[in-house]
Amino acid sequence: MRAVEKIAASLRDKGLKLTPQRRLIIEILSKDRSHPTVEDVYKQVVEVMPEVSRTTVYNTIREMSSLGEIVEVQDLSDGGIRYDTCAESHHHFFCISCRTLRDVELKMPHAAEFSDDLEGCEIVREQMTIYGICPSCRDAAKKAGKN
Amino acid sequence: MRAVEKIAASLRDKGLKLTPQRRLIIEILSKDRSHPTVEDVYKQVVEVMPEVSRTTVYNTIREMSSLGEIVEVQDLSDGGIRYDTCAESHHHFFCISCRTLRDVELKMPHAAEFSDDLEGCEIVREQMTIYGICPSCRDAAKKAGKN
DNA sequence: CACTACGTTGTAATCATTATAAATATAAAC
DNA sequence: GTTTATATTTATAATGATTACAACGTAGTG
Repeated sequence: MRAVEKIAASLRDKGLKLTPQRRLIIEILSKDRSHPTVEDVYKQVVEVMPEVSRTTVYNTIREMSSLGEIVEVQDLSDGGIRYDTCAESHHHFFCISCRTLRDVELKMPHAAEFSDDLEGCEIVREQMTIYGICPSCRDAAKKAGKN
Repeated sequence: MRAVEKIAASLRDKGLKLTPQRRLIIEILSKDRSHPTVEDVYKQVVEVMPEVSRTTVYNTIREMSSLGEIVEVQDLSDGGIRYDTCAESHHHFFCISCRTLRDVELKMPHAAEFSDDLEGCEIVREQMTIYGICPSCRDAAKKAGKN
């Protein structure tokens, strides 16, 4: 539960309080590697604390997002913004067929090395999203194509 | 107006019709490099053809998107999904302070060269989004920080 | 001129998100 | 351990983006 402590400390730094609701939301977010929407998180929250409101989940996630503790990931326009704890920087592969998003580890040099357009910019984060067809969808398409 | 012709051809291939409304929407989208939302496009459309409905703009953009002629770009959670004609592949810089998105040219090797996680995937597109603070916001912050 | 298929329009419905205001819980000071 | 000031939660209502739907329009075919 390292991540939770880190985020809790960050909250305190800003004079914000660590309530049971927030603690739970943070725990869920840092365990869930599936890039959940707010609604996904809410569903998990109410399993443990049924009386928590959606608003609290929205507020908490928004606050942590503005604190930089979690990040929004590419919206796939399937119901809501998705979030990701950014503990370790990583990138994403999105299958345009089954519409799933999965993590990809890329040992890649920094973008600034490949561009003059970033002169004078302070770079905080780099996020690559690779779009394509995952192996299982590809196999399915191949099979279907044999008709 | 090369892009318009290309998209028009793509429509015909699928048995879809090139109506005046669609032509206009395509023209506007391929000229506008500001990653407009549907609403942005709609506003430009009605300046030329005031009777066009939002629904048509939504439908057309959705169709072109599923045709792969335009792509959604990273949602900044400021009102709506943003679109981009993908004529030339390019990447984005997003200023987390002024919340603007601008194009960046990156002469970068393909992601697949840096990862084993993409084994068996058919890659269609790679989209890098760089988050940070643009030069003008940075200067503004520096000035403000002198107090 | 009908027939057919696709497009468009306007309206209503849906879904995600944010605003508001009253009630409550928290951390720190006493 | 109260008290106090402030932050937080809650429920509800409002907003904004997007989609569903049904009626009307258009173009091409026989």
